[in-house]
Amino acid sequence: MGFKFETVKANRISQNIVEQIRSAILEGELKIGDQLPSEKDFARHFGVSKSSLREAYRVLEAYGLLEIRQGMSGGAFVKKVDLATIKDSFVNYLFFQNPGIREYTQIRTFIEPQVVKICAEKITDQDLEFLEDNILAMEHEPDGEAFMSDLDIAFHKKLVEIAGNKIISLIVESVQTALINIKQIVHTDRQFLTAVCDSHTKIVNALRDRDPEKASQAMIEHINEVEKGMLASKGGIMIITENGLLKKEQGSQ
Amino acid sequence: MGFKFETVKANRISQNIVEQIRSAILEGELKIGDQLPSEKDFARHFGVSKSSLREAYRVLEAYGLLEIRQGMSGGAFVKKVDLATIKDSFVNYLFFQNPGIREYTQIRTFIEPQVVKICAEKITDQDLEFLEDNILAMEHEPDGEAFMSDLDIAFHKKLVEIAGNKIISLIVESVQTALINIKQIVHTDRQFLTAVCDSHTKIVNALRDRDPEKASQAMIEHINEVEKGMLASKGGIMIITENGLLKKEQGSQ
DNA sequence: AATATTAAAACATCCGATCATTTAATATTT
DNA sequence: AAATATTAAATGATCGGATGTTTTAATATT
Repeated sequence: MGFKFETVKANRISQNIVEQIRSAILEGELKIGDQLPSEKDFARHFGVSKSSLREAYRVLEAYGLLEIRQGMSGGAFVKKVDLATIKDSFVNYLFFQNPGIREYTQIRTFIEPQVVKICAEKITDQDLEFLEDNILAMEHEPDGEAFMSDLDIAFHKKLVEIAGNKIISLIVESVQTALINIKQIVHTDRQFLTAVCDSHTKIVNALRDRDPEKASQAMIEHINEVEKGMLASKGGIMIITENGLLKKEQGSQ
Repeated sequence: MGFKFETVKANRISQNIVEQIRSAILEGELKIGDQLPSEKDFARHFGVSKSSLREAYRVLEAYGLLEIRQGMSGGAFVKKVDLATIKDSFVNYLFFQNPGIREYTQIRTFIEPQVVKICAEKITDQDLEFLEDNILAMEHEPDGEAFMSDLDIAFHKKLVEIAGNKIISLIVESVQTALINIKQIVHTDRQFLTAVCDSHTKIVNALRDRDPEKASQAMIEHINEVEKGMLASKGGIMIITENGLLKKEQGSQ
């Protein structure tokens, strides 16, 4: 009989409670802001010890589904899972998968050129202003010290926001976060920064013209350019070391 | 002074420990399979109570970073975060974002057509055989009872695996899982199933010819077709209700 | 009315006891 | 000697209660 039985893990009390509460949330019984009973009351309700219930609350908090507050009108409250939670999850997962820079670039080239195509049709003058300001800020970044990444992230984040697809926003931001957190590569040399500003400008120009194809092309070139910069140590790449310091790695030239 | 201070949440002991251990893993100090000290020992080492350390272990387990086993040679072991963990995270997050079907389709049309382009260049005869078997199995699915989704998921999963980008695999599978778990739409009518088999066949044929453009086109048509099927209740869509039963929702015609 | 104090609710932490599970070591049987 | 059964030890799981800390509501004071 070609049957496979999976090992049944002993039901842990806390896990059982976690699943019950998570289901209640995902099925709409519990709404954002709803308060769950206090540890003492809920433990009694489930007929378990306080510690077991506490562990369940901790796990649900780790999932981002609960917020737990101390104090008089404190307690456990249902919370909208925030982006940071899933970003962390992304980082945790991809850390072990350890994809190459090439894989990060590839997913970006799959998504972002198409994102700007949509942007070209939906973008408002206000959005354009935001993007222009972003580029200006990047151009005036002081050398070395500052990290381009914050402004760069903001630029791409704005674009996916304009495109208006919540799933795509999630993905683009998560991929970017994982890239930075895991590969820990941050460019700081002026030459590279200028190149980024230039390609950002090209993208914005295409968007101002409401030209989807031109915007898409500019984005493709931009991503490939950035990849090249990331792969080549030549020119100087700053790597964040374990103890938080910066190390300049010289290319083999 | 245009400064914004974020509220500092009181450092919880368990959270502090969680961060320390997570950092140790993400910085490579702890490797997969490494065993952490027993609750008793580690609690003493940190100078905290056993319960605080237990809560930290629970959270890390929730992150998918630890596996905790009971028994004589049990304990806490560093584990590779598995796909299920991040899929759950995806579901939790997207449940609250609640994107429309359209958004799910859009991200698929951004990624999967390009995935099959790559497949067309890398696919092996063995892969083709797998995909053909998958289609055959789907064609022979009994009516009603069976869910197309398992085989459908397997089909698309195989494709992204062939493409060989771990990030894209993660994304495609997570999006699919979220779609099924949150929108809870599963097609069971024979007509729809046949249509899916047909478009899958078209894709495989294009892949057998190693024709990227044809494969991409077939995939685009397939995704749009599926979307149409999902949006139109006409023809019968099965919806899993809260209590696990199936409800047939008739379209407004 | 503003401020300071007090009280209460709820989580945070700690402790230690007991139960359950798993595996290693040992004893027994064949 | 090998297979099997028993026992023991390590470790997590659960429990319950004691105490500390934080936050807010209620009260008292100025």
